[in-house]
Amino acid sequence: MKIIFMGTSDFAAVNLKKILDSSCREYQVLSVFTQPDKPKGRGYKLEASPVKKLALENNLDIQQPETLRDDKVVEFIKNLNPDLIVVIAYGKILTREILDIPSLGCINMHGSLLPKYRGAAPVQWSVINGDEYAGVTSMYIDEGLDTGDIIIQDKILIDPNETSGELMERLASVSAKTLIKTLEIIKNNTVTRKAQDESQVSFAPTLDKSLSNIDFNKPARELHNIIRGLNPWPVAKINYNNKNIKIYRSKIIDENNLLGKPGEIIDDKRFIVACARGSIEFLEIQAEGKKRLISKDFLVGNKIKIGDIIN
RNA sequence: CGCGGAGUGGAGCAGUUUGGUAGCUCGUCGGGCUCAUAACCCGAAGGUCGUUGGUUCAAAUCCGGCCUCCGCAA
Repeated sequence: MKIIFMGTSDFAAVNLKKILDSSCREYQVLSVFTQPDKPKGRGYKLEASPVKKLALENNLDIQQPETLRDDKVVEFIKNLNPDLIVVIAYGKILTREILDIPSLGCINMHGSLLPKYRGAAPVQWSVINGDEYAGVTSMYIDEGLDTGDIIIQDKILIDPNETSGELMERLASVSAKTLIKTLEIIKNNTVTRKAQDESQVSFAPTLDKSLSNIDFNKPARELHNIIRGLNPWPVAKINYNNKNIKIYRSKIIDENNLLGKPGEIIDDKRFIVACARGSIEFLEIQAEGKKRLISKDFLVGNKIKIGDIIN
């Protein structure tokens, strides 16, 4: 089976690696499409996507078009004569014209149990919302946003203290297995497809930094979920003594009682803050220009005062 | 050349403006107190102050190069 792989993120790279490692030699990756290198980080250095790095290591053909709405790109894909296009966290929309090229269609791996959490950040939102379960879905791509017919879904339990990054990592390997299963049944022509139940649809839009500021007028449980959901990006933060402090990890100390005004520091040996309901301890934090520290170390050299109100 | 912060005993920080051989909190080790403790008391070890040149009688502290780490912005 001749495959074109389109993807960008680490999540996508894990899936591509699984195809390459697959003992089944029938999966031949003709070409890998990934986002163009973009200036990133301090100094704006160009950085290749995880998928590109993996493709380079494996001497695969790499394509990085700015847009897919380009006759040359369409021609290029047609000439490869693929059986299947696999799209995972690629970041570009496939046009009808491209969707029609591969004989076996175009499939996508999505990090949620569709139709729940259509969109770019399904994993993060399942953590932020404190869901019990997460999952992956393999589906046929149609012209809508994550609206295609479902092929396979696999479900896992979310740990109550797990971060988005950790869950993402676990789901990536689940996804890789599901992807292989999906390829198998496509190859064997035993696919069943199920339309999504439109009455159950929900959306998981891209996260942005406006979500970062912690609002202590929320219960401890909710804040805890936001903190782990925003890790590793954009990361929850507070402002204390005019400095931004990122909060990477937290622990719920009390879930129900009112222990102070929302945002009030109620312990200075451990970094514990009162919420609208309950209180929360910050376990792993990072001040501007400083390293990421467990709060115990942070408190040795940076004093906090009981009674101070954060934000 | 996107903007900015930081590198000081194992950890986190102060000291750098006003140069004169290093300090705080914690950890570690030894001892003591206690039914007991993330408690308390006594004592000890541990640093060529990122690196490299320079200025000076003298530099963690002033000046230049380099390395590393981080925040913002993308």
